[in-house]
Amino acid sequence: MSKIRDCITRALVGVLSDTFKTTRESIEKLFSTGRLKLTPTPDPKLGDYGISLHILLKNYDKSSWEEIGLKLCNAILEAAREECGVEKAEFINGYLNMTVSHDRVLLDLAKLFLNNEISRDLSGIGAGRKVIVEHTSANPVHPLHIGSGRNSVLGDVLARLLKKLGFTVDTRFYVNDLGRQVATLTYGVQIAESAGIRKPDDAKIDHWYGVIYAITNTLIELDKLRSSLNNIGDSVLSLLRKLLEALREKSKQGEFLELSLILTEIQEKTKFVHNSPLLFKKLYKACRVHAKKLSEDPDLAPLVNQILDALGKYREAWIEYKRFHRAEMRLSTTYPHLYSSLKSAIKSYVEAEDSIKEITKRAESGDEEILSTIRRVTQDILEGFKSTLSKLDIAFNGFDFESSSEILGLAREVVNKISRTKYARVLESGAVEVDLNSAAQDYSYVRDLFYPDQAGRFIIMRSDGTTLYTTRDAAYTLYKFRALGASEVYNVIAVEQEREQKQVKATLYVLGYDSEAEKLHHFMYEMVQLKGVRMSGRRGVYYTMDELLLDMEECVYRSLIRERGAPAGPEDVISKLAVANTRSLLLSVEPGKVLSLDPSKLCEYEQGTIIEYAFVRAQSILRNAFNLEPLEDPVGLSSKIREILEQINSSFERRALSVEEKLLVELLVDLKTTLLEAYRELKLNRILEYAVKLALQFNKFYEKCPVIGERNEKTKAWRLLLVYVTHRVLLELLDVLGLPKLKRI
RNA sequence: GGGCCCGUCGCCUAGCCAGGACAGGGCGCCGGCCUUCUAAGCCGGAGGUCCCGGGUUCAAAUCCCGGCGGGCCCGCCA
Repeated sequence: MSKIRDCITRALVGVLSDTFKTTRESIEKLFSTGRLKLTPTPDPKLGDYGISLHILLKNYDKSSWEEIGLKLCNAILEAAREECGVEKAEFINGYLNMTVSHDRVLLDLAKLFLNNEISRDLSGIGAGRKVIVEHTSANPVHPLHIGSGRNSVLGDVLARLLKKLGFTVDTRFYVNDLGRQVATLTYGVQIAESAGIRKPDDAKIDHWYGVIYAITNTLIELDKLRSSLNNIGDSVLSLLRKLLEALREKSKQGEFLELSLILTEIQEKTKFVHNSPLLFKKLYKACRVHAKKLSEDPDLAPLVNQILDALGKYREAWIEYKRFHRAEMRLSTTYPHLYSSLKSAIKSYVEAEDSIKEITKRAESGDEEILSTIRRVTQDILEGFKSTLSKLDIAFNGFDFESSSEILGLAREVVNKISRTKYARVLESGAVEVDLNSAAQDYSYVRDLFYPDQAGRFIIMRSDGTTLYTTRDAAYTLYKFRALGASEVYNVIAVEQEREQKQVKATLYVLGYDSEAEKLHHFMYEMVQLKGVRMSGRRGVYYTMDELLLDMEECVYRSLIRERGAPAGPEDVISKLAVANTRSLLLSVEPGKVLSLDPSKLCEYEQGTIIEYAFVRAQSILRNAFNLEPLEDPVGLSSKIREILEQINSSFERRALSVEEKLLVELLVDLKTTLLEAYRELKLNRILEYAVKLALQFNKFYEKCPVIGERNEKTKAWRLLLVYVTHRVLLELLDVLGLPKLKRI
């Protein structure tokens, strides 16, 4: 690609400036601004590359276009035939189309792979610089679900890509063991354990803790919601009384007769056995119906608005309550013992939250007893994470704990340092707030970071002296640069945390760590949406990666039976294809866009299989041709290819490639740009798309162009070369995408 | 209330930043092709107001403005 395209572009600059009698500089400018661009043609019949010249031609009369075109064709052939391999040029409707000799391109590519120049070239970009990729970092309170899975796969592929580009990559998992979520789980675990509840032997550990967390949280939330429904209800009733009085006083009952009747009825009914949500619904309707007329009265209007406002809140809380209630039903039925012991221990949300706060506080102050419980639970869950991720071939260089003395020490340092700046102030409660708005006035970096939004303020230390996630995150970032020696850091974190990540950067910048702030990259990705399911870790509603992998295996198994009649083939093929499809699924959409998945159509995600299948096919051709195992004997393979190259070189014969062969060569050449673009724009889905495209094109080639059975020895040699390069490119892609390298299916 | 992102065949998605030739793929659907490198494949077909309306331009899915619809963020949560 780029080599040929660059070459032709360079030639075009000269040709165009001569023909249109302008300076080279002005043509170059048109190219650099993208006004002129050499692109692949939409149809191979038109040639390989084309360029729209309308921008230059619009000053000329249409009748002279043909003449100009002819001149251009001759000129470009002369300028680029030898140099760039342009063998044909045509002028059509203002487009200059060129056909390139692909045989030379293919020869070049084969040589590059044989001498490993491709890898050397790619690895020059990182040149050994150390980068940290932090990913997954899921709260250790429930198993990894499909959302965390997207994070894991994106992070893993980014790490693999960076490695391929020559960076020294350190992958880290940040363990949020000091947050409220872990404290809540710990609280639940303490209750369950003191009640003698044990994990069922066959339950996977992270899933078990996920249940404890969900039940604990659900019980607390339900009590909290009950109390807030009560409070809102009370205030609604007192507002209702006031409204009735007001109506009576103003003797406007006549005017609002119907409303008064309904209001009175509602008020009376509250004295009997009644259904609050239903009554309030009625009240809401009545107020809405008369809202317009009521709003005309300056005394009644504010009252009605308050009622409507309160009822809106009531409704919201009620919906939330129903959600948690449904979760409670499900959880209590499935885990009756665990549920009842937690239920009897969690008497009020106030008490529970106090206990949870206490756990956080003790943990942060280094209380060994509570820390050992937290560490035990966290470690267990992390083991669960590791076993899930290892199935997907994802591993970490290290785990960093929030509760570690290094990070807590740095967190204190951050608080102390920022407190000495003029951007921090101590609130009445004792909490410390950072005012980034005023920092934005002094630093354009901070202003630009949040632009066009306000930078805002945030709390960096609670009134009880404990730190917040953002504080510890800033500390962790310093840890990454200082202790881990990173020169660049990528945080693979969901978009929801965009603001928090900016706050971290701004904080570091204000503290004088400007280069660290600039070298901290937030690799944002959007959520995974399951069709028809509202996922919530807090309610224990999620599609876990463990389940997804199992479902995917079933899909693969079924299609094996469908296509072959029997699940033949090597043993681990099913699980490996499931892994390939799962990774592809999570990678298939641009990271910044929502990935919506219909679980009932899971089996339709087969991009992984498509790639694997092409890879296996390429191998089988090479295996049959050279009588060796391509993956096990790369040296033997190279020497065979070298023989073919010598054979081709000695005959000096040019070869016209078929359409299938040409299109395949075109794609093969794109490896480097694809990887670079994916890296530059952090659009990792491009790599997958490229791999799928390549696999599909290889299938077409495979169908049309026999290799082993080809009688003509020269044709066979060229095709073997093409298969070899395809095999090598696919190998690189599987590496970066983290897909298994299957030998046979 | 303020800010950000997204809207492309029945479904999913690429292209948009750097505007160009009939808007690419995949899934699903319909019709063909297995004695030849394993057909999880290949060939052909149907299917589109590129959310809507203006503007800029020789040229708009792409750029600008205004709507509509969906998601996310604005916690002493993480």
